[in-house]
Amino acid sequence: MSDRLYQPSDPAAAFQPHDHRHCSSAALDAAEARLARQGARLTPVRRRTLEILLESHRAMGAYEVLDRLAAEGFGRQPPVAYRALEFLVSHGLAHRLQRLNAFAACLNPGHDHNPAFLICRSCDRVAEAEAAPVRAVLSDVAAAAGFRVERATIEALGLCASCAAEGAA
Amino acid sequence: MSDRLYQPSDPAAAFQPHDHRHCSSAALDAAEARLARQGARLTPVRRRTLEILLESHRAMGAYEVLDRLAAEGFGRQPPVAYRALEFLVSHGLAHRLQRLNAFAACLNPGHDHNPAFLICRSCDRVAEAEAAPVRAVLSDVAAAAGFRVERATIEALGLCASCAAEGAA
DNA sequence: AGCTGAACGTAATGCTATAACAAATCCTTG
DNA sequence: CAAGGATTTGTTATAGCATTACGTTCAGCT
Ligand SMILES: [Zn+2]
Ligand SMILES: [Zn+2]
Ligand SMILES: [Zn+2]
Ligand SMILES: [Zn+2]
Repeated sequence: MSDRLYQPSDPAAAFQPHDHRHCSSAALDAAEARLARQGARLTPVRRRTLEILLESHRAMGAYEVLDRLAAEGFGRQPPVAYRALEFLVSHGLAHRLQRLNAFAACLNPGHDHNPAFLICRSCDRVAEAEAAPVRAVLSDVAAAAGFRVERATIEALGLCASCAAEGAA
Repeated sequence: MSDRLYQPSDPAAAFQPHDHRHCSSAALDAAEARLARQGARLTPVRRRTLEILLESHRAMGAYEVLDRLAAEGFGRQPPVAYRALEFLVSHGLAHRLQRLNAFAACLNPGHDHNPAFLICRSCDRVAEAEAAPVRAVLSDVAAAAGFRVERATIEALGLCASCAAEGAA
């Protein structure tokens, strides 16, 4: 197992112009590789759901995904979307954003992680940031109160560099 | 204005046996004082809503609060609860927990703050922890990606000291 | 008393999520 | 290949969370 130090391709990429075709196909490839290792199946609905999430760096609501799936011939009932999304999340291929009640594709699915999320309030794009140092401090603060942290939600709302440069308030 | 350094009474109190009567009446007093300063009105529905939240250290869903209010002669439609809760939150007397879609009374309403929340998965109690150091690290991590954090949600799920001592898994 | 804006109440609706069950599909194993 | 079991997909129905719209009441002021 060569699980080397986590090296995100570029946490800020989501906010900058980039070769998104490459960006998303790399994520899809990594996802397939990961599922192969896990012995889980990337069925058509699941694959399509992941592709839909990967089209943008935004988070999408389950019903938004569902509309897309239904339009493409898949089932049109909520569980169709929720099941696919739940599968992706539980296999580390997507993340759920609590603040938004929405889902975003994971851009580093090869690595097991619970990132901190950076959500731009102007362009709605979402990026993943290294959460380890944040979690460490949080665990310390909690430990001072005798509390043992098992999972933590860390989601930041603010302004990305591109939007700030464009003079968004 | 003697807004001295923030000195939480005891962040872990929520998880420990304590004089809750004093605990909640102090919070209510502080809330009244704060609203007086702000020139906002603590009407009967609002006051009762705060009292209901203060009865326990758990977070309550809006409909749970609404049931209580309705049973006591207030309106029985969702906006009644949502408006009161929204008022409390926006005036710093209660917090909203994103993970739980629920609300909890603030225990230090005298001080303007966005705490980190510690949510015990065993007893469901919620405590507020000092978030400043956590936010500082988060801001740094975000800044490295060119992102400016404006607001952050920090919610930890885990096990409180009391539950851990009782041998909860 | 009369005006005005805040607060309250209700009806209606929309959005998010899950439970329960039936049909189809995959996968193993004899 | 056939039989059987587990997984996946689909549907119906329902639960849970939240807001819009609109009319009425009430505190505070002139
Ligand atoms: Zn991209
Ligand atoms: Zn942006
Ligand atoms: Zn207490
Ligand atoms: Zn506990």
